[in-house]
Amino acid sequence: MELSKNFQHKEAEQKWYQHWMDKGYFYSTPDERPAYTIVMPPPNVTGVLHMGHALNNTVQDILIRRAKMQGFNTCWVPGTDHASIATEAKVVGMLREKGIDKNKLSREEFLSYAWEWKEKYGGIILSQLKKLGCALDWNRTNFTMDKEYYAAVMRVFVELYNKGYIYRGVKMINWDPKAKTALSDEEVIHKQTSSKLYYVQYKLDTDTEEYITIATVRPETILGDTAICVHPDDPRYAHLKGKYCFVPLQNRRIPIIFDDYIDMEFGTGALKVTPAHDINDYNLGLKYKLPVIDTLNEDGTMSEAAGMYIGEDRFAVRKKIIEDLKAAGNYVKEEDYSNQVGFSERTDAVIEPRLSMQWWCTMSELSKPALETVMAGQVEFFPPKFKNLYRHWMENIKDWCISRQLWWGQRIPAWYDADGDMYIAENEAGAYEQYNAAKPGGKAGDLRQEDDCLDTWFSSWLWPMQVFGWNEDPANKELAYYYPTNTLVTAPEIIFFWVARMIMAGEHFMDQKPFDKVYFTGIVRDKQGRKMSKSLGNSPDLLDLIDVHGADAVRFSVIIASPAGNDLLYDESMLEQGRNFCNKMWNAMKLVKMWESRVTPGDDAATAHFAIDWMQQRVGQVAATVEELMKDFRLSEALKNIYSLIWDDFCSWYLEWVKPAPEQGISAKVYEATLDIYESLLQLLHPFLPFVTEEIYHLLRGQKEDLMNRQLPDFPAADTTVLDNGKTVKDLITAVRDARVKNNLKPKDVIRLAVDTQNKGLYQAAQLILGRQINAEEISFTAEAVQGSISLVVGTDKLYMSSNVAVDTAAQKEQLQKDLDYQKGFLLSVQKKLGNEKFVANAKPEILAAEQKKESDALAKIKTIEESLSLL
RNA sequence: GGAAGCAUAGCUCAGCUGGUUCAGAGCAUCUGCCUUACAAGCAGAGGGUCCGCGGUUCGAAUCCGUGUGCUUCCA
Repeated sequence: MELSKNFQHKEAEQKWYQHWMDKGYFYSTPDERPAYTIVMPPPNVTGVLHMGHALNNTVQDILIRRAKMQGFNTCWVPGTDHASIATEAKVVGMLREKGIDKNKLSREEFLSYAWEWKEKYGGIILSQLKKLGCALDWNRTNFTMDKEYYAAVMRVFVELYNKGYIYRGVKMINWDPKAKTALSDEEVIHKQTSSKLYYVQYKLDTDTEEYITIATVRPETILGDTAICVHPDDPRYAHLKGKYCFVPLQNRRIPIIFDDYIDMEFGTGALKVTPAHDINDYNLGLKYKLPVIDTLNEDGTMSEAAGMYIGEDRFAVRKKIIEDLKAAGNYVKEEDYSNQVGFSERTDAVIEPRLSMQWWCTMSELSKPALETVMAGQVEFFPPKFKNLYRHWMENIKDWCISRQLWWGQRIPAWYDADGDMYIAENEAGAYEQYNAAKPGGKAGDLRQEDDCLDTWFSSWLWPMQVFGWNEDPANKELAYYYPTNTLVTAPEIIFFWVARMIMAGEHFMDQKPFDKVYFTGIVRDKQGRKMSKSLGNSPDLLDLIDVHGADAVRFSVIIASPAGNDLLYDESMLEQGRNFCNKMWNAMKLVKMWESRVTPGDDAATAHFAIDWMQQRVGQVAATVEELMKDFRLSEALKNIYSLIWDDFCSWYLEWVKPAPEQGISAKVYEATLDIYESLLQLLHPFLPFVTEEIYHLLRGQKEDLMNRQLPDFPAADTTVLDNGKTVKDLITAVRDARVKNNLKPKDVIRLAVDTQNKGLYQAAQLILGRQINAEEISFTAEAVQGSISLVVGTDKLYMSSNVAVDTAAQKEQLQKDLDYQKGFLLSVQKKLGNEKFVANAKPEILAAEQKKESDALAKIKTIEESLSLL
């Protein structure tokens, strides 16, 4: 078969993913093996694959594939989240394009459009994950609005309500006037904004023409003012105790109140109090029993209660009212002012603090066991620094606003009768049961269901339990087998939204944590350090990247750049490195395949054993390192180790060492050993780069079994002698090559090497290797200097290199002198250390021994170099 | 205003519990090679007061304090 010049990723990706699917490798059912389970953080059903997903899911895939090779029954559950606000916004947008106004639709009509949209476009991201190679159990795909899932959310709501955790209450909430819904604090992004600070004077209710001046950035809220507040210790306003003033333009009479909440330094030291539109003012209002005038409609226009500018947008009114205040003589001045303004994460609209009736969930009880679980280390965080963050949040937790003024989502299961009495039940029938019991004689149609939906996180916090059918049967076999899941891989930005709440739900409803470990990946940033996000549009198109460079290259690039828990600046050069790596392995495979027809029976190449022994040891050594690194989720380092094992040790050294001379045969023993080694390398790498490894694995020796399923062997403990010998030979080769370059010897110029060494055995064992790697026609032993040669010192061995090219003694002398100076300096520092009594007394024995060895090595080396020098 | 993190080669970053596997990787740079697997490659090389200052220690890139600069989170 003709092998292509390079690895052809497209065909391989297509072929192997389909093959793995056909073989059912991704599917899991409980059996006698231990389970290794991951539930995927469900992406937004409207989502498309971006860098963050690529990183997150590659990490999970690596964990899953590796666990599978270690004998676990692996189960990775995919799914999507209904993402109420984002999805509803998408559907509204789609309807608008069709010329349909959402407000003219009934709830049912709207929902049928939404479902239609979801079936058509939703979950594109899941198919994109297949392109990445993700070993997901597609039979278990979940959606947070599935029928069973919906029922689970209802049950949880009712249960928490009955326990008294859920209540209704008017509170100041973050209002998104564009989406017309409440947002949680976490969904509000505060940005530094340049605003204006307007100074406005209010006429006092006195006989004289006297004013009090306030400063505000939101002059349109003046219409909702119900007091002016000053500091009790402020001498400027002491005379105003018990006085009143008039709201400009409206001449509404409001009191002047005194509270030490006021910052005397800010503005004029006098604060206008608008309880309906500012949280602090709201609290003042409660304290002084001020009336509340809500001047805003839900779409951000002025309300009837404002009395003026009714129906006009708040920002238009801000400009207008300033003009009117000027005309009325209340305007004093304005200044530039920089402040934090909240924006909606979803719609980017300016958030208005607004009083509103919402549904709340009390967190104080739920959070206790969830905090304890993490603090006690039953749920482990990687990196551990997030533990502090978690504790801080959990100890200061506020109630959770769980209602959203949307249609897309789980509708709150509360029904009201004509008297306004409320019935909470998992479904309508249950509500009627309660209603009929309370008020006999009622009839169908009497009850009206709550319009609001539940926050999406109120469904996704059940994810790890509900994907295994918790609600249908909490004692079911699958839940028992897969739960608690092993590892959650997610982004630190949703530690509160999601991670904390899942732990709460797990502890509360199952009395069991949802996962053992949480690995927080870094945030993917662009070259300028900005977070990659859809709204910035600075994430490259993943499907394009995969198409052009290959899924393996993409996986390589995100992992290699992503040390445990640190952010990564994404750089496309990483992509090239990954692609080149695939080609390197492809070419190594081609080289080995070329030997196939030249295999001769038996085992004649004794020197090749030097290479084989060394390489086998290296594989075992790296396998052990990788195992350690994986335990701490140090994936980038694990990959780096494997990368350099394959590229440097295997391709650059090992293959050159066992490579038969042109036209020569290779013994069956060496050939088979090489294939075995290559296969174990592919296996180590497979979880990281599944496609290229599976492809090469099959081509190498026509394997029928699949690499994905191959079990990792136990590697024997490393033999340090073998490893040291290999390193010495590598050092020798490098030193001679360096000397060749420095002496202007072309690669083709043949040399003769004479060696003065105590370690002849090593040279004999590696003789053929050495000879070929440094292009020496002869390697001999000598006890004295060889005249007219280039001498160099490696370790304590003296090498004399002769060739037909004239030798530059001056350059050589310089080189040796440089070495000598370095060694002498080094010796001095070591001796200083050893001469220090405190060091000798305090240092650990192995450190001391190491220093002593350094000393003797350095002494021997200096002697050798001096001898060589004296001969020049 | 409160809290956390970061500062190491020209660039992007590794360096876990203090001691030649401690100054390292990739990219970039320089030199020489189209050597029959790979020029998307091979063989070599250069390059860093480990942000400043102080402390702990026999010993600090590593631990502590402090200053500076940057980033993020919370209010």
